[in-house]
Amino acid sequence: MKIVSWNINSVRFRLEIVERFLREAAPDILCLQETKVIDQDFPQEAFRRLGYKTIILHGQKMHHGVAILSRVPLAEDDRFDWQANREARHVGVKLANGVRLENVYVPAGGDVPDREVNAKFGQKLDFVERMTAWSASLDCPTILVGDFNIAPLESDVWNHKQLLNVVSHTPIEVDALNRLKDSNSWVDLGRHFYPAPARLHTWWSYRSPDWTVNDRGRRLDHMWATADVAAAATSHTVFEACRNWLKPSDHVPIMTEFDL
Amino acid sequence: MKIVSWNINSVRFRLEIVERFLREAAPDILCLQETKVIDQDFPQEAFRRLGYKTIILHGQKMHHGVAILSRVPLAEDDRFDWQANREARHVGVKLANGVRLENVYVPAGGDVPDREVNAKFGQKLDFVERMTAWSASLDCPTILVGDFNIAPLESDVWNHKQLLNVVSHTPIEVDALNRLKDSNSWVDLGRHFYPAPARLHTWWSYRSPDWTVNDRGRRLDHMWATADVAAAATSHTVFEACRNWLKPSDHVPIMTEFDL
DNA sequence: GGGAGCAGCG
DNA sequence: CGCTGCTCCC
Repeated sequence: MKIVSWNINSVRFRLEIVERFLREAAPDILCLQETKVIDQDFPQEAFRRLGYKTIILHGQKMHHGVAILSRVPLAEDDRFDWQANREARHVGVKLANGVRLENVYVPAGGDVPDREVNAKFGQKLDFVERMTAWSASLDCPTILVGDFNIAPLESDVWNHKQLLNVVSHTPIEVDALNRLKDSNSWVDLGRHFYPAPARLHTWWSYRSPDWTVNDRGRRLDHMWATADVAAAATSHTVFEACRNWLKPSDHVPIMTEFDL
Repeated sequence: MKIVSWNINSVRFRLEIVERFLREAAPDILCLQETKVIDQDFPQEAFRRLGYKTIILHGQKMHHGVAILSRVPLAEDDRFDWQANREARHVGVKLANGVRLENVYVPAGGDVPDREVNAKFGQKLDFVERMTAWSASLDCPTILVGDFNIAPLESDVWNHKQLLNVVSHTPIEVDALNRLKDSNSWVDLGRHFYPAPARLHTWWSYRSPDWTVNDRGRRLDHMWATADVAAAATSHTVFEACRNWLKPSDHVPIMTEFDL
């Protein structure tokens, strides 16, 4: 069972590279974030043609939006709105084997890492805190994936010291993410297979065109699993090459294979 | 000597099809309208690579904009602003043999064919009137090309009766264009080679996707020459096929070959 | 229908 | 940098 998470930064604008990725990596399930499309305009046909006939959507106009596409059966889909602000940032399903798969797009948090002067930073911290309460209450083997917009470890960013005050790597965000992680038996699958201090990045800003030269990446995308499910994980792949495809997302897909 | 006129509807967005056209039709001179780019952003390099090393520009931000690209020498370029409103609608040059080439983009004229309720319609009529005064004063063998935004003859439109009150084919516009034509020894080269009532169209609206089925075209683009130059014209071609190319302009290129 | 610029967001 | 959706224009 191969499960992928990818912040696609508009699924309509990026349709060709998603199709290419599905043909090449052939995951069973694809979790997307930042689809940026309302459900009725989601390009379902393209995915159906490639065998992904189960399509679970939680989209909205313009921003955010998540989706789960699958070629295996899914059930019990739900959509949480932890902040009750109608932002489409979560969609979850249950796999046939009873494992739940939760797909989340954590708020980016704005530019200034201070909740007094930047409401978006506060919203991000609140979001993770509410996720933490939810996580603590889970009673089911679970895989949690998505764009968490936080790079917790020193080796998750291209330069730890230079990013200590940059949103995504500030101690306050890292602490919040660690509390989320400690709220259940979560295993960070990326670091399970590539322990720190190995370099592990999933995002490179559009703003440095020579991203491959400077390699100023961050690990913003994550796949976690409760210990029971994590024990079945057999490999993890970060598809860095996708950052160089035509019209790329600034995020690359990450995939975990499970012996489920 | 092969001279082409083409309303390209953004030369930057349409660069690939212009390059393809130049490779296939290989004109000596290409007159463009609606380049939609300021001179400093004009994609000169692409044209230089194809041998069009003489590039005469009259562009502006956002709208309008004309250009003459040539692989033969040009001189004495000028830019008229008949309405003194800073709209970039004309650029002219002199060929080595002394013939002048004038490239014009006549205002479209808005939707309502009434100068009292639609100032743009008045602007269009005024523009043609001022061109007429200019035309009457010419003392040089001249080729006049461009998007005139008027289809004068019944066979210049897909349905004469249905367009009698549609801007581009109203009697008041046709009268104005006929006065322009009569102000000098102009020969309408399109009709010289394909006399009415032959169907002759150069524009098909984007709004009817099945343009090729309904064929609701109009002849808005023209090449005229004073009688002395017209006598040297040997053929005229309307490149209808370009309307089916990828990311097409709504206008197609027209070409006259001269034995000059 | 489909260009261009712009604001908003990341 | 670059995506969406808006307005303007043809």
